[in-house]
Amino acid sequence: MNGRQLQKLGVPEECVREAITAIQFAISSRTTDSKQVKAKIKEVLDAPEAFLDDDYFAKFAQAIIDDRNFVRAEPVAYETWGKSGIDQESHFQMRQACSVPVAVAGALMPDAHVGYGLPIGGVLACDNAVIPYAVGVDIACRMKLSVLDIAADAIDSQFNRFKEALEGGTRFGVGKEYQKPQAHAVMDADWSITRITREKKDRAWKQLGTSGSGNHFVEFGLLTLTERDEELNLDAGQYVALLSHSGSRGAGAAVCSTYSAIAQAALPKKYEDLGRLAWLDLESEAGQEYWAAMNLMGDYAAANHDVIHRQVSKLLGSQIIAGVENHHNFAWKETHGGKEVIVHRKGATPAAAGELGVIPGSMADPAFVVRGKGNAASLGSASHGAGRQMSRTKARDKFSWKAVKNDLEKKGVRVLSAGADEVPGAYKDIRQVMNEQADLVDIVARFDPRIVKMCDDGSKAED
DNA sequence: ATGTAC
Repeated sequence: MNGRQLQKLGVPEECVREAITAIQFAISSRTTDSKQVKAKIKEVLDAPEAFLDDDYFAKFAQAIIDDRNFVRAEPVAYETWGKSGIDQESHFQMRQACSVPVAVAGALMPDAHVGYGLPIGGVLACDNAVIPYAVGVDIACRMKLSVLDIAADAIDSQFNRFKEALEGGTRFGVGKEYQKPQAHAVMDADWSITRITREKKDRAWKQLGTSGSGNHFVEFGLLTLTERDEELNLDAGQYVALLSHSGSRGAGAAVCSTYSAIAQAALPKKYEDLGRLAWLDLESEAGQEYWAAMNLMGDYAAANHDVIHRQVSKLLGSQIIAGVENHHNFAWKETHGGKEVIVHRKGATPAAAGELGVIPGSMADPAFVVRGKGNAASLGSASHGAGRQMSRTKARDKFSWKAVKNDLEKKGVRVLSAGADEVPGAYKDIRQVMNEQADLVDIVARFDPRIVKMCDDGSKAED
């Protein structure tokens, strides 16, 4: 039988080669003659599971099972928050992601915008599989807020003290590292779990305590609670707080690209267009390696913030009295709808019932400490920020520091350094975004930025 | 978001 005849019998194109190999093998072993071949193929197509232990047709049967698992006529339905602010391209990406054969549920947060593979602000649950690009390049990118034992008025009256703490307590820039690595227990963890984490360990060590670039920042601001929060152990009032946004730096990016390349190479031909949505079966060796490396990057990113907060608060001469932190680029094993699934949150804040998190706005707009409501349709998630209103390039064209200076001054925000593509006007209105996700999180406290440091893009924030 | 360069 040739390939065309096999396909006429119902053998998918992707499985024709396995069918021919099986037939040749069976005939050469004289267990099947050419007359029986057609019937045999039909039997396997009817119930491939029954042939998984067959001496000759097992591989063909497995190929049929795998192929059927890949077929999905319609993308999984997903709910969208803040519909009006989300562009069509993000929806296209989300539909693509929800068409991946391992996808079981999804949701789109109100700050969603286009990203690699899954949109940023995308939540995707998969069955026993993980998609490196649905976690994101900056694995375990996260927020950390520390409340300090300093009187609120000091932030204005002792500006230089705060400025020096921010400037001395971390470093910005692509590839930025310390010559003398900072100490942290995370470097005692086993980095030899995968080749890439082993190779990147020294670099990661030198990058401990750094902030990277893009939308990453460290800032001082005023945290306002309108009522006491028992969990935070803070009374109503105003506090000085340190807020940072950073991730797993070069090491995390290397883990993402390494394992997405492995996943893409393993994609069946008919799914090659999925590209950066390539998944890894969690039972596979590569899947287990990615999972272990991703979790190490989670610990590393948390340690990175630890070091930043340790250094900044030490330079400031202050103690940390309370805090909130969370990843927003990560995947978790969770139970939804009674089934264990892998939930990817890429630029989305975990918001299970009662779970605390931090959602930043922009350099001149408030961040919010939130408590999740465990909304099932969002898979227990919320936005990770206000979301961009325009691309970085467009923002650089449209805004200059001169143009935003008044706005920043009026709001009492002092920017030590930043890129013009990060000005407030490049972002959506965080208050509107919070309104759009009022069914996802409760607001616990408001953080108003006062002194901000981001990666300098060469254009002067002071001018 | 990162950092390298078939």
